[in-house]
Amino acid sequence: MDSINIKDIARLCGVGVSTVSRAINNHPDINPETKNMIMQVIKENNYIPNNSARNLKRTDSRAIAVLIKGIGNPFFSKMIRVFEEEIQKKKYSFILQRVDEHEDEVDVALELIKEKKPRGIVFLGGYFSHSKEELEQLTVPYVLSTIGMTDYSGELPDFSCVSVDDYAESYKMTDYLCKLGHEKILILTAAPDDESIGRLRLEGYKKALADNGIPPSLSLIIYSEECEECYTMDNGYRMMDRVLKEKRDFTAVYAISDSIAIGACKAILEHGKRIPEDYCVAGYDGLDIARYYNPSITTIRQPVEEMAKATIKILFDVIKNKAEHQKKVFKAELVEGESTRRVT
Amino acid sequence: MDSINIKDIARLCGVGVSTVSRAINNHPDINPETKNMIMQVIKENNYIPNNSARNLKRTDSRAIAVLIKGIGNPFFSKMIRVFEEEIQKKKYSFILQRVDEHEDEVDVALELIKEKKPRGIVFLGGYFSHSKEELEQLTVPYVLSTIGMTDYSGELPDFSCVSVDDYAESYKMTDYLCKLGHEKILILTAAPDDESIGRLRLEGYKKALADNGIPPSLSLIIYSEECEECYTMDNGYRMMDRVLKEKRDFTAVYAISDSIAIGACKAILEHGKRIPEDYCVAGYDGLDIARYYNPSITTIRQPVEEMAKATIKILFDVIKNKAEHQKKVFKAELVEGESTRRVT
DNA sequence: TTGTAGGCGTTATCAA
DNA sequence: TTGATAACGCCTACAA
Repeated sequence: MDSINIKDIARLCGVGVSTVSRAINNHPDINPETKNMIMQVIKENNYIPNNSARNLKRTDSRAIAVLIKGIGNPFFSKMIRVFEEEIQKKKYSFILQRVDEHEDEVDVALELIKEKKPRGIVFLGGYFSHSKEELEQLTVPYVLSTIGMTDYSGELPDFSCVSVDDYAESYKMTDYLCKLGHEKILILTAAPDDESIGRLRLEGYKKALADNGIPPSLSLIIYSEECEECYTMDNGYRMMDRVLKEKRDFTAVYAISDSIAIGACKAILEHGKRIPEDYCVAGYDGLDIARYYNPSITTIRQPVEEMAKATIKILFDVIKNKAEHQKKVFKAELVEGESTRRVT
Repeated sequence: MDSINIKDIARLCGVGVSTVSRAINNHPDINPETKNMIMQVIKENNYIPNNSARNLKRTDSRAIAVLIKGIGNPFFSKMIRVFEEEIQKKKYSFILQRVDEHEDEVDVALELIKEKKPRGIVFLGGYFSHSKEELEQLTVPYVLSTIGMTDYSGELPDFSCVSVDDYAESYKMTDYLCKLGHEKILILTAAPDDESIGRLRLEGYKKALADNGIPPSLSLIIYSEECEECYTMDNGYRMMDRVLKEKRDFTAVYAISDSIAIGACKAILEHGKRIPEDYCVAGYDGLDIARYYNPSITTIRQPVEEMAKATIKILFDVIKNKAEHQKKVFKAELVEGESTRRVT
């Protein structure tokens, strides 16, 4: 890299490097004229400061890092937008870091902390179950946002989280279907070994059935065969198609994500059945597509925007020592679509 | 940051820092026993090398950077997955960098080059119209992947690109609708000042109409009112709703993206009309949802996976001096869905 | 208001 | 196979 650096600029301007540095970083104690002159030269020479060198030296980064596992999840798209807005409002910069499905998010965070020295971290997506010891290495305040996690109720590590109560909301949806008169409710859920939201939503479903006096039926619990891509339309289609070929008996389908629900709808329709007349379908998440699908899908709408805002607010409160870490649970809304109806 | 560094490790191991460095970086000339011992100590002390320092010093990064404008575009999700796979196969690491809608992707690239020294860059999304001068600063080989761009045919800068011919494919779809007997084809397109794929697809539409002897009608060209989020379902819904309230005369709707098409479908259905009996609808992109929607949407399926693979292949060919830069244009496939039909 | 010099944590060079 | 040391490009005391 024979590229231009701060020293070159200093030489070109006939000033010291620190003066150039001051110009770049909007330091107060610098002569405006000098500054303008320097900025001019910088522009003319297309000088770009090296971030690695800056990060290396700096202690103060004024940045928030968002680590996201499962980019491409449409549910996160909106959150990211809000994160960016809110973070910009605070005059912080926004570092978005993708975490691979097989990667350990805490490892990634640890690396990032050293590299970029963010003031705070948001974990989005994935499942959070790390040893207290591992978590203690996270020297930067962090918030878990809409993320499944193990129960740290024993001695809880020091972090915040923002989420909905997947168990309760899933209960709500199942209960809603029961109250509509459904007694044979099929659930399309994650893989059997899922320990995250998949399990929570399944448990909520079971409890609601029990409370409505409906005996559980193993043949109505459809587990995903794969772990990786289990919340997709493709997977929903495959699961539903399989079920329909087996001619099981049910009147409603509850899919633990809207994407799964849509795949399921298509399978039902392709089998020549109608929704909601032959089968009712319900989803979970409240994606835009749930509203735009035909029929629109009854779903649990998570208050994405408020959750994202709360995430950032809490994080900044902690950063600025305005408040302690907190666990915030949002209420989701059951949105009735055209995909469900009362049965006798 | 009173965190542990390479010197501490060296001291703890009773070796020099360079030996530790060799251990970390899998250098060949190091005693395996020494190496094991060092790695052991590193693990025990949770030592994580500082990437900023590494990047600062290193010349050889073995990384490919993908710059993406419009993360959250479902069309890109698949591409990213393929990029990651292909890049990993080559034992390179994968840097995903988001570019804000208002940011200049070349500026971001320039900064990234200094910071991380990637061996190659992929630009994904957005619109590419930069001065030759600006482009020349890009000292790293790059590929434009599915990205709209100005015509550099004069003196073309030295880069590759991979895309479909938006003009031709749009022509194909419009021509298809014409051949089905449609003469009044409404197009839902981008904002009037769009210079990117929006314009190309519109031009393809116009040409196809002309070639089919259909006089152009301004009242059938519906421009998006906003630029930002114009390829969304929301926008499609709004545009179509507006049109339907105005009771214009048409038999088919061609939306320049599947998302717009879906929003449009919903609006049509909510107005009590049927698809394809009352209005036919066609989209563009070939998203999964086009297949899963009800009715499934006739669309132009871009060969996402092949395009992504080609992008990486070309990039590596250039990096390894195996080949010159090239412009590769893929053929897209018109997928017939249930949303269109022949009219008399 | 400005310049000089030292150090951030690492890798590369060179000598041992 | 190792170790000392000089960069990498920048920021920040401290001195001027």
